[in-house]
Amino acid sequence: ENIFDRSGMAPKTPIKNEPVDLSKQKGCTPERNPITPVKLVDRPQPDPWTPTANLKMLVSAASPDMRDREKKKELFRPIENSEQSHTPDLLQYDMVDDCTVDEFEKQRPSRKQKSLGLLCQKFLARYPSYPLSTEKNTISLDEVASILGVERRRIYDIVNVLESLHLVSRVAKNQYCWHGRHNLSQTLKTLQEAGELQYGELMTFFQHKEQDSDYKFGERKKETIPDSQERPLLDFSEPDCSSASANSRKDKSLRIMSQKFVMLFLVSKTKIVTLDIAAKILIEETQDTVDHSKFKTKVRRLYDIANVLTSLGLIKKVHVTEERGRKPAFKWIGPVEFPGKTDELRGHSPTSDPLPGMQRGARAPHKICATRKQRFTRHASFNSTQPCEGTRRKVSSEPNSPRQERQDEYCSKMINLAAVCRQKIEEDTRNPSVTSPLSLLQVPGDSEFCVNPLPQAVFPVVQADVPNLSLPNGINSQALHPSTPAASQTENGKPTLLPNQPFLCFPSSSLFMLCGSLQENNLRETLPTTGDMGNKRAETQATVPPAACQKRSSHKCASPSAPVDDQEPAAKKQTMEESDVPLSLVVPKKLFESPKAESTPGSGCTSAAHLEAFHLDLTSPAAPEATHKESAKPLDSQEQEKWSQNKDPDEPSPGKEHISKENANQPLLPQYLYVQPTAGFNFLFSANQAPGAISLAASQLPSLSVPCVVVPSAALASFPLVCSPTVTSPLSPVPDGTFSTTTSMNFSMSGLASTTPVFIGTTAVVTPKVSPAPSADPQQPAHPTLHLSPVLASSCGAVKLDSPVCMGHPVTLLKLQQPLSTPLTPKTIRPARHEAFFKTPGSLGDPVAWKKNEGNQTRNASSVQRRLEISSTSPD
DNA sequence: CGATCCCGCCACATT
DNA sequence: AATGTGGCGGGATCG
Repeated sequence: ENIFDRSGMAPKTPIKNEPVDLSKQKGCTPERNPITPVKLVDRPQPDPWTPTANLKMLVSAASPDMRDREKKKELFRPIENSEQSHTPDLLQYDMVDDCTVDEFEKQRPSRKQKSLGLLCQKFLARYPSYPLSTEKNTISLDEVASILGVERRRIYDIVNVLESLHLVSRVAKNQYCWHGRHNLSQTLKTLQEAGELQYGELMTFFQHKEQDSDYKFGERKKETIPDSQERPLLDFSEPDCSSASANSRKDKSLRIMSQKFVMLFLVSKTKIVTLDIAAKILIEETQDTVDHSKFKTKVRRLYDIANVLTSLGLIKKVHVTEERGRKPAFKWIGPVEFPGKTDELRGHSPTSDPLPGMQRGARAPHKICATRKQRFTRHASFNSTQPCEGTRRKVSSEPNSPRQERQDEYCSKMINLAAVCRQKIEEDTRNPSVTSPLSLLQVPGDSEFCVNPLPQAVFPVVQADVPNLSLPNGINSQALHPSTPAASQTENGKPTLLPNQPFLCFPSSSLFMLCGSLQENNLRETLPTTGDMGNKRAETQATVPPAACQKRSSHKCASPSAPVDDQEPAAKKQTMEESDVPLSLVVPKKLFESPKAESTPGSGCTSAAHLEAFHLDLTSPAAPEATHKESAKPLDSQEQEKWSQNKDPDEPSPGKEHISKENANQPLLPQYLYVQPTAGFNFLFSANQAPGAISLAASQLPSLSVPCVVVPSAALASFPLVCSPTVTSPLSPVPDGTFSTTTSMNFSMSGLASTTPVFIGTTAVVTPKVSPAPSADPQQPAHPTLHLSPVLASSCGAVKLDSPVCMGHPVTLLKLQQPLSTPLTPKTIRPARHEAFFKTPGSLGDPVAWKKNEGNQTRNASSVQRRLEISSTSPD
């Protein structure tokens, strides 16, 4: 056994440490004996696993006892000690067990022995880094906890972090599925991309700051920055964590935090992140305000996360000496480059699929596991904003020294900037009814991060009032990207797409959108076509009914590994990897921040579908063109068309796939939707639109989640909706004015009437009443699939979440009750938001969550959603 | 004394 | 109501 173990274990040193530590720790204690440290070996061990496992087993075995004792504590201790010393007395019950007594000694030990890091090592030692796909590694929390001899609570700490990296996924209650590191690089890549968007500037800033002590940089920023005025908003703004926390539960904040923390490293040039900076950045609220306690708590959590990451060999503790002094920091020692890792994903994934849906939330593990598709996730955290705590607290900042303060200020400002983007949105939202609009996208594989959901707000609906953007565009754009690499692109005038990045940021707050093509590595698997999909296709697309398309996509999703897909993948991989950016979304940063997404196979698909739908709907002939222009990488029209073909769900023909491949090859074209607030509501559309696109989308989509559009009831009346099929270039973004260029669609939803908000599914357009989009697709109508996504209106009650729609459902519209009409109280506001929005299936969850936020939380909904998602996979 | 961070209470979610 | 999750922060321990 030993031999066996060693080989396996070797990698991790942990074990080794244990013994050592023990001895050390003991210092205090009894000197007596050297306890043999390791007696572990002796007994037990039933554990087949690794050698270490054995040790662990031992430990664990002991530990339980230990625990009890501890509880009794002192009483025992003495005993223990004595025992340790040598007597195996019977006295101790436990003792009897074995020599382990000695182990007890260990116990005493210092905390180190009990450290989360060590525990994590033990935990990790139990599972292979690269499990075979076939083997199913389920993890029972209770079991592990008892084995490792710790309370379950600790296991949650570990698992939550691991989950954030997709090393495990929650399958069911008390059950997690071990995926190993197969997708780690992909996950990291995704995080890096997401991080670039979210924190690129910040990190740059900080880094500079560090290096250049001068504040100039900071000042500069300041100038640019809007300043904290927004603070109020800020509170709300909190993206993920904070908001979440504030609002409702923070669910999963640890997970989110973990991802963000990792993003920081990946974005950092030096790969070194100090705890304080990380804490500041992670506190969404603007820093300024950060109160000490909050900061402290954040740091504590970071230690927890850092311990796990350290155990994973991704980071190591270091110290950074700055002007002020030495500060604790962590250095990333994990992989830095993520070449087209996507391949990996595929590779391993085929069968296993490990990561499929990570979502914890998803309760339907099975499917997930099986399918893997996941790519989307949503995250619970979507929180949107919520005032709550934040507001109250506000802040008292307390810097230590004047200097620090300054720096802090800068930092905070920087942060604020980042926040600003988000906030912008919020601002808009601010008006009560609106919320931030976020959109998310997901990226393939890991999409969790990527996506971001926006909170329910996904589509912000807006109230008429809001229209204006609160933020100045210029600011945003500048501020955000300034130094970042990514930024460079932007500067060019092009959209901000980064080559690698999937997302785009738009400056203006109010809009958003997203887009389209996603391709992604991950996607490829699933969707061959994905990538870029033709946007144009609107005309053509009609051919396939969305539903069908969707289904198809779903299928793929389900079996990513499917042979068919395979073909494409290869091709895609090649091309895609590099260039692509699969998705482009535009999101307010904030949105991104909350990266959580869960991936459920279904959801992914659905979302994609939705997107497509949007495209379709929106798309107007013109749009496509626009998109092309805008997007740096236009898709080939041909391809697009092809896509349209693909749409056919029915036809699985390889040919299509091929096509898709081709598409894949092409860079992505980002498609965006832009919505303008002005109208009173915002719409999001994907640029692509053609129906055909849809099909594509479906496949691709998976990665994307598209939301639906929501229209404010009031707005509806007039409805001038604008859709800009055209893509807005990120940078160019959308100017408000731009729409004009874009094609605008007008919907008339008379029926809907003002109060009722309408949701439109991606698919087609939507409203029944609505006049379909302009010329765009005649066909569509036919196929039209509007799906309404389920909407959730909380208050409204229109609930239709249920409908899984995505998959094949035709469109459904929902009307919401008028939530809007209701006055807004703060509380009410939220609801309103919800009401206002639609979400795509994927999004749905979020929304729900949001609702919860308010007060009640209804996770239920979320769970429901999740379920739905899952189910959706198989569309019906 | 500051850095770490264990421990477990307790709120909220889910069953 | 029971049980699962997990935020959170007091306060112990480390260095």
